[in-house]
Amino acid sequence: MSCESRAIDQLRESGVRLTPQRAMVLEAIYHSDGHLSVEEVHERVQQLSPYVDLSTVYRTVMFLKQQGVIGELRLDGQPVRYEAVRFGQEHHHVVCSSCGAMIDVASDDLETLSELLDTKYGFEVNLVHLTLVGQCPACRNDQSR
Amino acid sequence: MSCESRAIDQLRESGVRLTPQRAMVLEAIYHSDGHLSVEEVHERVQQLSPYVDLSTVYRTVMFLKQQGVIGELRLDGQPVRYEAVRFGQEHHHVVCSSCGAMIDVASDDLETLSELLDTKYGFEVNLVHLTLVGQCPACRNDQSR
DNA sequence: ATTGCAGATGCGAAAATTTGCAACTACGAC
DNA sequence: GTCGTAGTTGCAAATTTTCGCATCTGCAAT
Repeated sequence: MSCESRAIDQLRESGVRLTPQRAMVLEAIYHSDGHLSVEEVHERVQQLSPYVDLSTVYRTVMFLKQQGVIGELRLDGQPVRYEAVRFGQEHHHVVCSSCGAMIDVASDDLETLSELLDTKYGFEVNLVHLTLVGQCPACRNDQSR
Repeated sequence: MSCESRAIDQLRESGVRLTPQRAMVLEAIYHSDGHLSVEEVHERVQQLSPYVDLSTVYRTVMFLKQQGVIGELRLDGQPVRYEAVRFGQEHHHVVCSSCGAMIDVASDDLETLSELLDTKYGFEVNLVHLTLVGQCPACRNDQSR
């Protein structure tokens, strides 16, 4: 069983079409450890099937993101990147605006916020794969010198 | 005194250059009530000064966003939009993924999260103008029918 | 007021992303 | 299995966004 099989099940249950292209994009992203740009996803998918178009990759990552099985990482001055949203390892990112260091934040840490938005505004918020910007401990020290 | 004067002060204090182009982009965004796309900002700026280039507007909104005086609103299927971050009215957005309804969430509501990220990870996070996706009360009801 | 220069701008060109559309296909109904 | 169709895809073209670079300018120092 491949590591993206759970995501595939999730798509099946949502009643959306599971095309070979979608499966390949999913595979490329789930079998990568880091964050892939669209271009990198395209390269990897083309190794599996050479005629998959770049525009299909664009449409597919958008689709998979909306389905919640991949996450988008959008940092100023860098290409947009995508990563797997693995079951049980859902997380967010915090990036240091000074040095670029990035840490993962467990989804549970945003549970309080989620509850607040529910009780106060009635919104059921999908807190999936946020990217927050801030300053890491080291850069905070540097700055205060 | 114009409504963006406080933002201008903030830029001065940061020691960054205050060019006419930056002031005009700031003015266009602060004098608009809603959210403007880059194209719309460009149109308004050109009415003040016809030779301001579109690429300058792109660079300027990126800059002003990083300075924290304007906020970016990025919704799937819509052009990126920018709005003023007015002192004392800092807020975030929650958008309903079903009907598109959007509400503002006061910055204070994220105070707890901010403290958690500080104590747990040591990050001083800049919680400015986030956009969260979820479901509004009405659509939650519709769905459960 | 003048000077020096790091950083900003305008312009053209390149790169990234989206879109229109005819052909194709996953998948539910039979 | 076959059929029908709504939803996808590949391709080409349009559009949006970024970038390189020569020139220009805000502003701190004098």
